[in-house]
Amino acid sequence: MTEQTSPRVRFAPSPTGYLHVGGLRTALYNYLFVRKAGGTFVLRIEDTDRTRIVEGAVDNLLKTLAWAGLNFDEGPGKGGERGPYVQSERLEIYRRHTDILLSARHAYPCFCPTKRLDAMRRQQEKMRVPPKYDRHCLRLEHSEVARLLEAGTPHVVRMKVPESETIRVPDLIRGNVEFVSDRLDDQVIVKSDGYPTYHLANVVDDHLMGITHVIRGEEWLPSTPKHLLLYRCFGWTEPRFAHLPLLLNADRSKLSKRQGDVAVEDYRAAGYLPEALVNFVALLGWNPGDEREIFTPEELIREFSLERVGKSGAIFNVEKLKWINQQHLRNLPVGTLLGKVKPALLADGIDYRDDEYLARVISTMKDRLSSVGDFTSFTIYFFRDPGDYDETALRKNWGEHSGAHLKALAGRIGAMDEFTDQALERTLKELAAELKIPPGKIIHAARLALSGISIGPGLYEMMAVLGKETVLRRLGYAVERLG
RNA sequence: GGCGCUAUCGUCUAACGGUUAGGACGUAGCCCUCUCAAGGCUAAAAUACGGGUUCGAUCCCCGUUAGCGCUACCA
Repeated sequence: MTEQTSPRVRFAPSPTGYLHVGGLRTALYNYLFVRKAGGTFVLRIEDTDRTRIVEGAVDNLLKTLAWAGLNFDEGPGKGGERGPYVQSERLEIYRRHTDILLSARHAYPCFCPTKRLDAMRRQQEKMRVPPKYDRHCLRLEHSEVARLLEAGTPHVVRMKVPESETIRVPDLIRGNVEFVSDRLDDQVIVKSDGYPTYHLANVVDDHLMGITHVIRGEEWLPSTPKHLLLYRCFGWTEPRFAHLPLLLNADRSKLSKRQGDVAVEDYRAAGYLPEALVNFVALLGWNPGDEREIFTPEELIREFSLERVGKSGAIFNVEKLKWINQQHLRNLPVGTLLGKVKPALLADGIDYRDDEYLARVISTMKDRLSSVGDFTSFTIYFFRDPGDYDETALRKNWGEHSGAHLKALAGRIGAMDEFTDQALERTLKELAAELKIPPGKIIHAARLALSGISIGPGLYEMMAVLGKETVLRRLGYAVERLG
């Protein structure tokens, strides 16, 4: 076996309207593998099912991949030597290759109407035998075939699967997997509308595009022997295969819509960082062999290897994603975070005053933030006076004398020159000592008055960020409202 | 039904025949403390089952069970 010096891989999604997180992981593993090896990453659009074309899907796919940072080297909009990279633009190529198979008798036209096939399948299911095409049209006389073709009879093309052969699929992740050819159906490779099915288009394109490693989801493993057969029919050397374990719903079924968000776009909209989503998804089926869990994209490229990809499916666990996102978030410089948070605030209709103020809010809240999407609700009191006070907090932290305490506090604060958290702490503690009460009494009431809720950063820090004017206004408002 | 894949804490996983089966998320408790979705510590929590092979099996083999995938003129 000759080792490829420069591998070429591809990600070949169908344009269904959005990028599935399972697709993201497949794309990611291809990307990591080939970037580490210094090879070429090809993007190919598999749009041979005309009934499922979704407008704008390719654009959206491109955008989403770019957001995730998975840049490809050849593909739609990018060009390359082996294009076109959209299957619907390669019909002539498939036609040529179908003719090759047809004349070598590795494939044959099939004129069976759907009605007949359905009836046959129902019958086979009733008889409890594996549903398989009965080769009715393979037994047609040549003259009859010619006549039907001549008459323009609608037909498909099927591949002729050899009998009693054991087909070994060497898989980089699963080892050798063996299939008996008798179990394989005479797969349709060209539909009656003239478009190829996945099996034909995929094999032809992978070969023509010089793909060396096919890294794809496990759902393709059962059809790989058919693909191998096609490579053989054409006399082509086959690529290496790596079938990735599936991403699962919480109930362990294949990850699907209906059970939560599966579109990468959803996570993007929810405010997750692309590098966090990528980090998380990388860990679903792969690990570095030690206990590190937080990786930048560059580190992932350095560490990744197919050898450390597992075999069993993994449930997509949003809780862990949140944690990973938080880790990435806190590693971000304030300036970078500012750029991400600003549009979110604006979209929520928040006037964030100015960048300098926002930067101060970010630095005090950074370590507690789990996603950019949560930023507004999490920091709202930095931008708006609290409307209502949290009821539980009110009951717990607002006492008979709280109003008087805050009034006194406001008096002291009003007299302060230097408005820093240290000075604020001193002021508040002095007041508490004079009133002969624990500082906590004032602190809790003040927190409630200033933020309306009972969670947040340290009170002194919070006051310093809010500024004297705001603090006094809110204290006064609380005294007035709550007595 | 047939074919295939898979099987370690609830979840993601480590342990490439010898470990008190490790880590992380989540959960619970404690600590810090003015609160918390922050930080620190601790705890509960797993080798699906049955046979082999071996001095010794999470690990290798066989079977069972379970889950999933495929079984389209979808990919």
